Amino acid sequence: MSPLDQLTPRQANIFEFIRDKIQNRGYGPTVREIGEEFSISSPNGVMCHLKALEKKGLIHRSPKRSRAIELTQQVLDEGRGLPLAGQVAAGPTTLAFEQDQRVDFEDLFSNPDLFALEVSGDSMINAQIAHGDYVILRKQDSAEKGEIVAAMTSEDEATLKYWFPEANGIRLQPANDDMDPIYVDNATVLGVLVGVVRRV
Amino acid sequence: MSPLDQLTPRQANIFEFIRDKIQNRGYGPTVREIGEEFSISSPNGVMCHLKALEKKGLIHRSPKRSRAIELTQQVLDEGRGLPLAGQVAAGPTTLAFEQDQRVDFEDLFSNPDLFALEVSGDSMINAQIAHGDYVILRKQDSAEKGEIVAAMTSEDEATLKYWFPEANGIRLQPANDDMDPIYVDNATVLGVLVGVVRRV
DNA sequence: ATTGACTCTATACGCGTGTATAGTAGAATG
DNA sequence: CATTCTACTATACACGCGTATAGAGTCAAT
Repeated sequence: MSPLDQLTPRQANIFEFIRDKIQNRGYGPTVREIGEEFSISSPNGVMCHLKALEKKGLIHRSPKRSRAIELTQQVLDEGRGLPLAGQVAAGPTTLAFEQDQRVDFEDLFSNPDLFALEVSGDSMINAQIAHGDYVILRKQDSAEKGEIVAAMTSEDEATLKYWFPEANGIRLQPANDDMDPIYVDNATVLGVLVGVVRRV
Repeated sequence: MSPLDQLTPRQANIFEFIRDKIQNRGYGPTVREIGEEFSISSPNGVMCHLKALEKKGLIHRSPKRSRAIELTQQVLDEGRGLPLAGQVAAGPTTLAFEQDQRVDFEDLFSNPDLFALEVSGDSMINAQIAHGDYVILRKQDSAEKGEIVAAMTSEDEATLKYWFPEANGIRLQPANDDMDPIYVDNATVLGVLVGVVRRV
């Protein structure tokens, strides 16, 4: 259940005002600013609402400090991600619609040792990585056999391939039946694939 | 050039303190809080720094208001997205590394009429959409011929296919040579594909 | 019928807080 | 050598702002 549901309409309006100020202006309102917005002439009228919002777990306040309204984690998490409507068939035809669940891709983008590369060409097409896609990689200098990596060959060229260390060097294996593997004496791993993003 | 570069070390420390309070605590510090953190006993000592930060375009202040420090858009945009290291070959082998550019996927996720579906099966495999991928769709009830859509058939089943309206109904075309198109009298579009996200 | 909740007015206290003024000292710049 | 930044101390003013107390009216639930 959304924590907004337990609010009265008045409280919901006031809460949205506070959220707007914090998120869009950058700092919260004072007790009297809220009062002015909603034509509440007494600071105590507002105090009651703030106490209600805090009791219901939407905000947290630090006593005696001006503008010290924090949105609780519960609220902060609310709008994150995308509504996950369910699964869709890519088998013959199946499955239904759910509701209220969310997927959050923040972890794909928030980690500081991740980076992105734009894919050029279609040597990884059988791994469902197409020209123009962005691949998200974790920075690291080694990889397990068979992982998809961005690797730098000795000629200062970067490439995205399956990583296969072999006796006499490295085999960089494309995922494309029309292409042959590349054998190099030496190559350094730039990063390991953790995600793919495509904008169509 | 990052706006941080023009700061003195002292200013950079103070700026990071302010940014931390705003982003992690939820509300900014007062002049005296900053002074206490950095052992500056006079409010005016802090005022100088704030004026410098404002002059250099990192913060904006509203006069006479407590804790009214806003981070400028310039600063807010800084950490967004992922560092874009360049392109990688998926042709034979090519291309190099750049630096300092960023890709931001926020627009793929921030629009309120977007939703996600988890893909089940591999009927869209030739469109590089695999089992387990998440597809991002824009909510709409019609589509152009040939677009990839999530569609609901009359049997309350959802499916992801190419959308081909024909004389006698709708052809839902998979992207898989082993599968045949589905012909239905009627189907409603749930949304049109705008992106694909894969976590590996 | 009464107890809460919700919502509000009115007023006052007093510390919190931004701001202003005056002055000092070192480092960098020209 | 004069000047401009940076980086402060010290002190004071005055309003901003959270908080407290004393009410009151409405409405749903017990």
